[in-house]
Amino acid sequence: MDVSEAQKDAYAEGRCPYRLVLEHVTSRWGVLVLIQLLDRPYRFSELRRAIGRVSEKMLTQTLQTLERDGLVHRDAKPVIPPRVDYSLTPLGHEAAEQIRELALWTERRMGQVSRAREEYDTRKSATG
Amino acid sequence: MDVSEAQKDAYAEGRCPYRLVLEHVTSRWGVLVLIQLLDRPYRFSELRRAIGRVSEKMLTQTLQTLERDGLVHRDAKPVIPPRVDYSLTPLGHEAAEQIRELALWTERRMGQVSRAREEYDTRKSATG
DNA sequence: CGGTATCCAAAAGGATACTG
DNA sequence: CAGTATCCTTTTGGATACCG
Repeated sequence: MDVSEAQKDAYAEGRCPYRLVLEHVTSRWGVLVLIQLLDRPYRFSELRRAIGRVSEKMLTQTLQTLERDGLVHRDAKPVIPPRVDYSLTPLGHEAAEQIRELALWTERRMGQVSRAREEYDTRKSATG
Repeated sequence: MDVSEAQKDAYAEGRCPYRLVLEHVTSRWGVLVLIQLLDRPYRFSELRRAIGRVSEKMLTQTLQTLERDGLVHRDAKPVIPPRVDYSLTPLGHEAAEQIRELALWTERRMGQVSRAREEYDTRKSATG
Protein backbone atom coordinates (compact mmCIF):
# COMPACT_ATOMS: atom_id res chain seq x y z
CA MET A 1 0.00 0.00 0.00
CA ASP A 2 1.37 3.45 -0.89
CA VAL A 3 0.38 6.88 0.34
CA SER A 4 -2.08 7.62 -2.46
CA GLU A 5 -4.76 5.54 -0.74
CA ALA A 6 -4.54 7.45 2.51
CA GLN A 7 -4.53 10.71 0.59
CA LYS A 8 -7.56 9.72 -1.42
CA ASP A 9 -9.42 8.79 1.75
CA ALA A 10 -8.40 11.98 3.49
CA TYR A 11 -9.71 13.93 0.51
CA ALA A 12 -13.01 12.11 0.43
CA GLU A 13 -13.37 12.39 4.22
CA GLY A 14 -12.80 16.08 3.92
CA ARG A 15 -15.73 16.44 1.56
CA CYS A 16 -18.21 14.59 3.74
CA PRO A 17 -17.28 11.78 6.16
CA TYR A 18 -20.19 9.41 5.70
CA ARG A 19 -20.13 9.73 1.92
CA LEU A 20 -17.04 7.55 1.91
CA VAL A 21 -18.74 4.68 3.73
CA LEU A 22 -21.76 5.07 1.48
CA GLU A 23 -19.49 4.79 -1.53
CA HIS A 24 -17.85 1.65 -0.15
CA VAL A 25 -21.22 0.05 0.49
CA THR A 26 -22.74 1.02 -2.84
CA SER A 27 -19.64 0.35 -4.91
CA ARG A 28 -19.89 -2.05 -7.82
CA TRP A 29 -18.38 -5.01 -5.97
CA GLY A 30 -19.34 -3.91 -2.46
CA VAL A 31 -23.02 -4.35 -3.28
CA LEU A 32 -22.51 -7.84 -4.63
CA VAL A 33 -20.26 -8.96 -1.76
CA LEU A 34 -22.66 -7.74 0.92
CA ILE A 35 -25.69 -9.35 -0.71
CA GLN A 36 -23.85 -12.61 -1.19
CA LEU A 37 -22.66 -12.74 2.43
CA LEU A 38 -26.23 -12.23 3.58
CA ASP A 39 -26.70 -15.84 2.54
CA ARG A 40 -23.86 -17.36 4.61
CA PRO A 41 -20.10 -17.07 5.20
CA TYR A 42 -17.98 -17.62 2.12
CA ARG A 43 -14.36 -18.48 1.45
CA PHE A 44 -12.37 -16.21 -0.84
CA SER A 45 -12.48 -18.36 -3.98
CA GLU A 46 -16.01 -19.44 -3.28
CA LEU A 47 -17.08 -15.81 -3.13
CA ARG A 48 -15.23 -15.11 -6.31
CA ARG A 49 -17.03 -17.88 -8.16
CA ALA A 50 -20.40 -16.88 -6.68
CA ILE A 51 -20.05 -13.30 -7.86
CA GLY A 52 -18.36 -14.10 -11.15
CA ARG A 53 -16.44 -11.70 -13.40
CA VAL A 54 -14.58 -10.16 -10.49
CA SER A 55 -10.79 -10.11 -10.53
CA GLU A 56 -8.77 -11.25 -7.50
CA LYS A 57 -7.51 -7.74 -7.13
CA MET A 58 -10.92 -6.10 -6.93
CA LEU A 59 -12.35 -8.74 -4.62
CA THR A 60 -9.36 -8.41 -2.28
CA GLN A 61 -9.62 -4.65 -2.33
CA THR A 62 -13.37 -4.66 -1.73
CA LEU A 63 -13.12 -7.13 1.14
CA GLN A 64 -10.31 -5.17 2.80
CA THR A 65 -12.26 -1.94 2.58
CA LEU A 66 -15.38 -3.53 4.03
CA GLU A 67 -13.34 -5.23 6.73
CA ARG A 68 -11.70 -1.97 7.68
CA ASP A 69 -15.09 -0.26 7.92
CA GLY A 70 -16.19 -3.02 10.31
CA LEU A 71 -18.80 -4.46 7.96
CA VAL A 72 -17.10 -7.73 7.12
CA HIS A 73 -15.31 -10.16 9.42
CA ARG A 74 -12.24 -11.98 8.14
CA ASP A 75 -11.37 -15.30 9.73
CA ALA A 76 -8.01 -16.66 8.56
CA LYS A 77 -7.42 -20.21 9.71
CA PRO A 78 -3.74 -21.13 10.23
CA VAL A 79 -3.85 -24.27 8.10
CA ILE A 80 -2.14 -25.50 4.97
CA PRO A 81 -3.49 -24.82 2.43
CA PRO A 82 -4.75 -21.47 3.77
CA ARG A 83 -8.43 -21.11 4.50
CA VAL A 84 -10.08 -17.72 4.98
CA ASP A 85 -13.75 -17.24 5.71
CA TYR A 86 -15.57 -13.97 5.25
CA SER A 87 -18.81 -13.13 7.01
CA LEU A 88 -20.94 -10.11 7.90
CA THR A 89 -20.55 -8.35 11.22
CA PRO A 90 -23.78 -7.17 12.89
CA LEU A 91 -23.06 -3.75 11.41
CA GLY A 92 -22.45 -5.24 8.00
CA HIS A 93 -25.68 -7.20 8.26
CA GLU A 94 -27.62 -3.98 8.70
CA ALA A 95 -25.93 -2.45 5.70
CA ALA A 96 -26.40 -5.56 3.58
CA GLU A 97 -30.13 -5.72 4.30
CA GLN A 98 -30.63 -2.15 3.16
CA ILE A 99 -28.60 -2.76 0.06
CA ARG A 100 -30.64 -5.85 -0.68
CA GLU A 101 -33.86 -3.89 -0.27
CA LEU A 102 -32.60 -1.34 -2.74
CA ALA A 103 -31.57 -4.06 -5.17
CA LEU A 104 -34.96 -5.73 -4.86
CA TRP A 105 -36.72 -2.43 -5.40
CA THR A 106 -34.67 -1.88 -8.53
CA GLU A 107 -35.58 -5.33 -9.79
CA ARG A 108 -39.28 -4.76 -9.14
CA ARG A 109 -39.26 -1.40 -10.92
CA MET A 110 -37.13 -2.53 -13.82
CA GLY A 111 -40.13 -2.71 -16.15
CA GLN A 112 -41.06 0.89 -15.46
CA VAL A 113 -37.49 1.99 -15.99
CA SER A 114 -37.28 0.18 -19.31
CA ARG A 115 -40.47 1.82 -20.53
CA ALA A 116 -39.23 5.22 -19.42
CA ARG A 117 -36.04 4.66 -21.37
CA GLU A 118 -37.85 3.67 -24.53
CA GLU A 119 -40.04 6.72 -24.31
CA TYR A 120 -37.01 8.95 -23.67
CA ASP A 121 -35.13 7.50 -26.62
CA THR A 122 -38.15 7.86 -28.89
CA ARG A 123 -38.59 11.47 -27.88
CA LYS A 124 -34.91 12.20 -28.51
CA SER A 125 -34.76 10.58 -31.93
CA ALA A 126 -37.88 12.50 -32.98
CA THR A 127 -37.77 16.13 -34.07
CA GLY A 128 -38.69 17.48 -30.63
CA MET B 1 -22.99 11.08 -28.18
CA ASP B 2 -21.04 8.28 -29.85
CA VAL B 3 -21.60 4.54 -29.91
CA SER B 4 -19.40 3.74 -26.91
CA GLU B 5 -22.20 4.72 -24.53
CA ALA B 6 -24.67 2.33 -26.04
CA GLN B 7 -22.04 -0.39 -26.04
CA LYS B 8 -21.22 0.19 -22.40
CA ASP B 9 -24.86 -0.02 -21.49
CA ALA B 10 -25.37 -3.13 -23.53
CA TYR B 11 -22.43 -4.70 -21.77
CA ALA B 12 -23.66 -3.77 -18.32
CA GLU B 13 -27.17 -4.88 -19.19
CA GLY B 14 -25.81 -8.17 -20.35
CA ARG B 15 -24.26 -8.78 -16.95
CA CYS B 16 -27.39 -8.07 -14.99
CA PRO B 17 -30.12 -5.63 -16.09
CA TYR B 18 -31.07 -4.05 -12.79
CA ARG B 19 -27.44 -3.58 -11.73
CA LEU B 20 -27.23 -0.71 -14.18
CA VAL B 21 -30.12 1.19 -12.59
CA LEU B 22 -28.68 0.45 -9.17
CA GLU B 23 -25.39 1.93 -10.30
CA HIS B 24 -27.10 5.05 -11.60
CA VAL B 25 -28.98 5.54 -8.35
CA THR B 26 -26.00 4.86 -6.09
CA SER B 27 -23.48 6.74 -8.20
CA ARG B 28 -21.49 9.49 -6.59
CA TRP B 29 -23.60 12.34 -7.99
CA GLY B 30 -26.80 10.35 -8.40
CA VAL B 31 -27.09 9.95 -4.63
CA LEU B 32 -26.64 13.65 -4.01
CA VAL B 33 -29.03 14.74 -6.75
CA LEU B 34 -31.81 12.42 -5.59
CA ILE B 35 -31.48 13.44 -1.95
CA GLN B 36 -31.44 17.12 -2.86
CA LEU B 37 -34.53 16.85 -5.06
CA LEU B 38 -36.37 15.19 -2.20
CA ASP B 39 -36.48 18.66 -0.71
CA ARG B 40 -38.10 20.46 -3.68
CA PRO B 41 -37.62 21.06 -7.42
CA TYR B 42 -34.35 22.75 -8.35
CA ARG B 43 -33.05 24.66 -11.33
CA PHE B 44 -29.80 23.52 -12.91
CA SER B 45 -27.48 26.12 -11.40
CA GLU B 46 -29.30 26.05 -8.12
CA LEU B 47 -28.77 22.33 -7.91
CA ARG B 48 -25.15 22.78 -8.78
CA ARG B 49 -24.60 25.27 -5.99
CA ALA B 50 -26.58 23.14 -3.51
CA ILE B 51 -24.45 20.08 -4.18
CA GLY B 52 -21.17 21.92 -4.57
CA ARG B 53 -17.96 20.62 -6.12
CA VAL B 54 -19.77 19.08 -9.07
CA SER B 55 -18.76 20.05 -12.58
CA GLU B 56 -21.34 21.09 -15.17
CA LYS B 57 -20.45 18.05 -17.17
CA MET B 58 -21.09 15.56 -14.39
CA LEU B 59 -24.31 17.20 -13.25
CA THR B 60 -25.64 17.25 -16.82
CA GLN B 61 -24.67 13.64 -17.34
CA THR B 62 -26.19 12.53 -14.03
CA LEU B 63 -29.44 14.38 -14.66
CA GLN B 64 -29.74 12.96 -18.17
CA THR B 65 -29.19 9.43 -16.94
CA LEU B 66 -31.75 9.79 -14.16
CA GLU B 67 -34.20 11.41 -16.56
CA ARG B 68 -33.80 8.58 -19.02
CA ASP B 69 -34.42 6.03 -16.28
CA GLY B 70 -37.65 7.86 -15.45
CA LEU B 71 -36.51 8.98 -12.00
CA VAL B 72 -36.17 12.70 -12.67
CA HIS B 73 -38.50 15.02 -14.56
CA ARG B 74 -37.01 17.79 -16.67
CA ASP B 75 -39.16 20.85 -17.28
CA ALA B 76 -37.58 23.26 -19.77
CA LYS B 77 -39.44 26.55 -19.99
CA PRO B 78 -39.23 28.27 -23.37
CA VAL B 79 -38.08 31.61 -22.03
CA ILE B 80 -35.05 33.85 -22.42
CA PRO B 81 -32.86 33.34 -20.49
CA PRO B 82 -33.55 29.58 -20.39
CA ARG B 83 -35.06 28.14 -17.26
CA VAL B 84 -35.04 24.40 -16.55
CA ASP B 85 -36.53 22.83 -13.45
CA TYR B 86 -35.70 19.35 -12.27
CA SER B 87 -37.93 17.34 -9.96
CA LEU B 88 -38.49 13.76 -8.88
CA THR B 89 -41.03 11.55 -10.62
CA PRO B 90 -43.08 9.23 -8.37
CA LEU B 91 -40.61 6.48 -9.25
CA GLY B 92 -37.67 8.74 -8.47
CA HIS B 93 -39.25 9.67 -5.17
CA GLU B 94 -39.30 6.01 -4.14
CA ALA B 95 -35.66 5.62 -5.08
CA ALA B 96 -34.64 8.83 -3.36
CA GLU B 97 -36.28 7.84 -0.10
CA GLN B 98 -34.41 4.58 0.01
CA ILE B 99 -31.16 6.30 -0.79
CA ARG B 100 -31.81 8.82 1.94
CA GLU B 101 -32.50 6.03 4.42
CA LEU B 102 -29.19 4.45 3.50
CA ALA B 103 -27.40 7.77 3.84
CA LEU B 104 -28.99 8.38 7.23
CA TRP B 105 -28.05 4.90 8.39
CA THR B 106 -24.48 5.56 7.33
CA GLU B 107 -24.45 8.83 9.25
CA ARG B 108 -25.84 7.17 12.37
CA ARG B 109 -23.29 4.36 12.24
CA MET B 110 -20.35 6.59 11.37
CA GLY B 111 -18.99 6.42 14.93
CA GLN B 112 -18.90 2.64 14.88
CA VAL B 113 -17.22 2.65 11.49
CA SER B 114 -14.57 5.08 12.68
CA ARG B 115 -13.79 2.95 15.72
CA ALA B 116 -13.60 -0.16 13.55
CA ARG B 117 -11.13 1.62 11.28
CA GLU B 118 -8.92 2.70 14.14
CA GLU B 119 -8.86 -0.81 15.50
CA TYR B 120 -8.10 -2.22 12.06
CA ASP B 121 -5.27 0.23 11.49
CA THR B 122 -3.82 -0.45 14.95
CA ARG B 123 -3.91 -4.19 14.34
CA LYS B 124 -2.21 -3.76 10.97
CA SER B 125 0.57 -1.52 12.21
CA ALA B 126 1.26 -3.91 15.11
CA THR B 127 3.22 -7.16 14.72
CA GLY B 128 0.08 -9.21 14.05
C1' DC C 1 -5.38 -21.27 -1.36
C1' DG C 2 -5.24 -16.57 -0.62
C1' DG C 3 -3.22 -13.28 -1.39
C1' DT C 4 0.61 -9.06 -3.10
C1' DA C 5 3.07 -6.29 -6.72
C1' DT C 6 3.34 -4.39 -11.11
C1' DC C 7 1.96 -2.87 -15.40
C1' DC C 8 -1.26 -1.33 -18.67
C1' DA C 9 -6.00 -0.21 -20.80
C1' DA C 10 -10.31 1.89 -20.08
C1' DA C 11 -13.46 4.81 -17.86
C1' DA C 12 -14.64 8.61 -14.89
C1' DG C 13 -14.22 13.17 -14.05
C1' DG C 14 -12.63 18.17 -14.22
C1' DA C 15 -11.33 22.71 -16.78
C1' DT C 16 -12.05 25.40 -20.42
C1' DA C 17 -14.11 27.40 -24.39
C1' DC C 18 -18.07 27.90 -26.97
C1' DT C 19 -23.42 28.01 -28.31
C1' DG C 20 -28.59 28.96 -28.47
C1' DC D 1 -28.94 30.20 -18.03
C1' DA D 2 -28.30 25.76 -19.46
C1' DG D 3 -26.12 23.37 -21.67
C1' DT D 4 -22.37 21.00 -25.63
C1' DA D 5 -17.63 19.90 -27.26
C1' DT D 6 -12.96 19.16 -26.45
C1' DC D 7 -8.92 18.16 -24.07
C1' DC D 8 -6.48 16.38 -20.41
C1' DT D 9 -5.74 14.23 -15.67
C1' DT D 10 -7.09 10.95 -12.25
C1' DT D 11 -9.09 6.78 -10.94
C1' DT D 12 -10.63 2.20 -11.77
C1' DG D 13 -10.09 -2.26 -13.03
C1' DG D 14 -8.13 -6.32 -15.38
C1' DA D 15 -4.02 -9.47 -16.60
C1' DT D 16 -0.04 -11.34 -15.24
C1' DA D 17 3.56 -12.98 -12.34
C1' DC D 18 5.05 -14.10 -8.01
C1' DC D 19 4.96 -15.28 -2.68
C1' DG D 20 3.88 -17.70 2.03
